[in-house]
Formats: sequence, structure tokens, C-alpha cells
Amino acid sequence: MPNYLNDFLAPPLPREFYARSPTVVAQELLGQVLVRSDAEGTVAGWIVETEAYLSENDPACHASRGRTPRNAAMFGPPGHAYVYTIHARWCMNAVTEGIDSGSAVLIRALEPLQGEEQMQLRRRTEKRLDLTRGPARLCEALAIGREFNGWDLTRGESLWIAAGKVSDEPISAGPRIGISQAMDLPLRFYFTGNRYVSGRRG
DNA sequence: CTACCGATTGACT
DNA sequence: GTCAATCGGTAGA
Repeated sequence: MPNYLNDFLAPPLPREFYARSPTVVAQELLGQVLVRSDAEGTVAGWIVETEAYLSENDPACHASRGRTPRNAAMFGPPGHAYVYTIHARWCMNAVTEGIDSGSAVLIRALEPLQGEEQMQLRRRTEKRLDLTRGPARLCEALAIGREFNGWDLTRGESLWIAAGKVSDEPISAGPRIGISQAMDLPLRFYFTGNRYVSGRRG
């Protein structure tokens, strides 16, 4: 596996990166690096799976029935985090497009790059495949909770996304996982064959 | 206030 | 493969 460690010194992705359609951002986030830094050290992973949630004609999007206290971050600036709970677990998105768009990209899986010991402690398992494979698992491994809802991911503090190496990994697309509406839209993107992609078959 | 439910996960057959 | 624990958000009485 390539050595990505020096890449953490790369600046965070700029706001313009996020100020585009969620479908484009979701695909271009593949191969970037999600970084979490705190007093316990720096933990990071390579983004290998994402899902786009659209501002228009997407009943599966949390913003589709209007603004509520829960989804308010989705109507804020691009490049900020939208962190929500589902089944008593946290999941993280990056907000896309512009103010009031109500669109975002869900980070669904990472391949661990740094800080595996810290991830193991937080996840209470030593199994590498279980550390960051799934949207709630990666949030637990990176200690991402409600305090990061609305967090500016372009500041490069505590939680941000840094540029990864240019990758020519093939990308697959398919229906999003876990939704009961708009299942016909191929808005889930992942590196084909990567073992850290979520789903019951891995 | 109550009732319902979900962009999930882990345990189990 | 199946199943349910879990709990904050949301809508409605």
C-alpha cells in the first residue's frame, strides 16, 4: 500500500471543491483522506465509499421535506459537516452546492491509514475490516459526534478532508444503501473491489 | 406528552 | 441468510 502519511500535511480541500453538485463531489471524494486530530493523536482514513443526497427530486434526502432543527446544517455553507444520528449511531456528511441547497455527500467507508490503535480502542475490536467499514463505524473510530454537526471542514482543525494521492482506481455506482425511497437512483459510489466498502458482502 | 421510525450494526441460525 | 437493540428526531394529540 502506498505511504500516505505525508499527505496529511496537505491543506484541506477548499470550499470550491464542495460547491458543486453532490453527484460530482461524491465521486471526487473517493481517494481523499478524512482526518481527525485531537489530544489523543491523529487518525485518518482513505475515503472508499460515498453517497450523494440531492437537493431536488430525492425523497431519500433528509432535506427533502424541508428544513428542521436536525437537518439545518444541510442548508448551511458547503464544506461544512452534517452529522446526524440513525439507530442511535452517528453518521457524517459533507454539505455540497450553496447556502440553502439541502444537498450533501454521506461518507460511507474508509480504509484505515493512520491511528489504527486508537480506532481499535474506540471500536472495541482489533479486526481491521470492522474499524471503518460503514458510516457509523467510521464515525466511532474517528470520534465524530454531534459536536461536529456544522463543523467547517475547510479549516484544517480537528476534523477535515485532505487531498489524497491521485488515484486511477475504478469506480462503481449503484443504489444507495438502507433507503426505502428513490432506490432507482445510482448515487452510491465506491472503489470497485475495495475490501473496506460497506455492505453485507463487503 | 406519546408513538413511531430510521442514510445501522452486531449477534445469531 | 435472519432479527432486533437502540434513541434522538419528528409529527401529532
